[in-house]
Amino acid sequence: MNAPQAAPEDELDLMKEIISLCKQRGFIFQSSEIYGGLKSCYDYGPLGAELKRNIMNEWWRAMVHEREDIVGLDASIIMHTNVWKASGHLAGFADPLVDCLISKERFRADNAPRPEPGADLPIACGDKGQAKAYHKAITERFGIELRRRGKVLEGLKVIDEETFGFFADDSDEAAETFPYRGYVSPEIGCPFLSDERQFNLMFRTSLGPVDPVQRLARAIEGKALSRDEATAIIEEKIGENAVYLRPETAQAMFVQFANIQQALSLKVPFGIAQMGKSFRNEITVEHFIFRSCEFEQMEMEYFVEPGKQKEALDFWKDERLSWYQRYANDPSRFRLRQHEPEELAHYADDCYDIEYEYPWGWGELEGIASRTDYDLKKHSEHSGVRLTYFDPEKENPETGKKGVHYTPYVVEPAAGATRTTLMYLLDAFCYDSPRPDAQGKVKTRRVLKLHPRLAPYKVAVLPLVKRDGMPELAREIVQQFFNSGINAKYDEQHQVGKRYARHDEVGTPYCLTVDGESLEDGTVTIRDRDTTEQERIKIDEALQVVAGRLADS
RNA sequence: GCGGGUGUAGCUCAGUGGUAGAGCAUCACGUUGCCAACGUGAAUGUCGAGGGUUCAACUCCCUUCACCCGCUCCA
Repeated sequence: MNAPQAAPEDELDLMKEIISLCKQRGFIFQSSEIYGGLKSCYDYGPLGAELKRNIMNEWWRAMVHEREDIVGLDASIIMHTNVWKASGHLAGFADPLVDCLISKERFRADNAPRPEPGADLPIACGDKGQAKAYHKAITERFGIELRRRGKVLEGLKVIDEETFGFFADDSDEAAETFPYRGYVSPEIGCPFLSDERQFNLMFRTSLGPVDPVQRLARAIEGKALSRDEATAIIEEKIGENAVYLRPETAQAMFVQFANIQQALSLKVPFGIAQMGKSFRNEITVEHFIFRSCEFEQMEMEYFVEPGKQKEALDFWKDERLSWYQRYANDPSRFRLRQHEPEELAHYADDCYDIEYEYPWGWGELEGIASRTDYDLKKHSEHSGVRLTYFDPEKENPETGKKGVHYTPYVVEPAAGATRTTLMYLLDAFCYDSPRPDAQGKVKTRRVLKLHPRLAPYKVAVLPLVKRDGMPELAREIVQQFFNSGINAKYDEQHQVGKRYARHDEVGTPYCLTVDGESLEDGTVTIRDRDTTEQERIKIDEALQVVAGRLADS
């Protein structure tokens, strides 16, 4: 008897398995692979396109079709640049980032500790070995010998706002001075830092047929410019027709709030939902499709009367959590996490994350934020257009009469469709318990236990052998499924056992097999992916049986 | 961006300074006909890319691209 194929030892192997399966079976390929690939970009192959689409369709069904109070939107990815000025993305997403020259740590300058003039600047290393290495690095690079006391390096002190210095023992005179940036690296408290670099997380491009580089070249031609002067001119010229790819889908729903509310005569509370691509120049991309620069979102803005946001937030956090669990095999890998007050974005008064326990730990799937009236007010200010709701029933506190204008508060469940796709792949992937096959060998079955509604193919129709009229009958059956809008797959390659195995691996929940008996009495077998059990049903009823099981699942 | 690892057939991986290997997958023929079957035969490679050292580089050196694992980003 052969030893069973080893199942993944740990969770990190699971990611490798998933990535490998995705490529092998046509779920997800690296973008531009034949050219060496492109960082963080991925293409969804035939199966992946189906899976992602099914997930997004289920979201749309739950959020838009099945609710009277929510409507859909499909907005342009490129929007007026003022949208991003109003939303704060142009300023807020341009974080000044700095690298510590000694520890190589990268951090945001605006969050770093700021020792005042007169303060000592001890460099606190992780351990003695590190202290030794950093000590050496500083000596080599800056020509000063700091005092090493355990894992702390001493001798530096802030002199004034713009200078720090090295002070030898018992000396009030600085032996050496350096320009001070006003802050130190958070991890070790080091003042030796790289230049601040602006990381604009938005993708900038230009709208219009004239290449901005030409105008730019003309503007700086023949001029001797300092770096700051050149930057200012370039910013101005590029800015003239600069546009941005949206970093989130949400803003269009605020910007079109009034149009949609009026066109559909919507009464608060109501929601606007949108799915689509968003783009962010992430500092680091990681974990396959988990964090990528181009990604897909499913967002909904729910507008409520001021004061009722808490109630709405409570509703949506539970509703959204249960939506994820509905399609998952292991509901225990999800959790809700409320943000700490200091963690909240400036526009939010409360926020929950729905997190999933990925192989590398808990990570976010969706954020459900109570965004107050921040966005509508900001867009109203910047555009000069009133973005309020008139409630004819509510009493105006000033006049005492019925009818009042107010700016609604917003609760926003914002989900990552790309991440959700990865999450359901992880949730579905498993090795079935080993069992002996017909030859007595022990085989471990690799199965994607995808929820039937998410599975790329709902049913595979297989002729047992490629003759005696079985292929023809099988094709007729497939056609019936197509006519009913159920994605079926005809498959006649290889021996039937191999076809079962391949369909298990891509998550096809049911296989219908046409055999000799089918031709005699009009029956086929239906095989269940998870149990591998088969039962015989009438061909005439096959469509109903499958449709019924899909509806019940 | 920094550190660590990886890159060889469609896939999973061996490999050595001297003519590129295995298993699986693929194709053909035969036997078979319900869970990755067996036999026989065939095809398959810019050894991630670009330079350098060498009589000779998949192997050693440099550069670069991509992926994976850690630091920061919150869909």
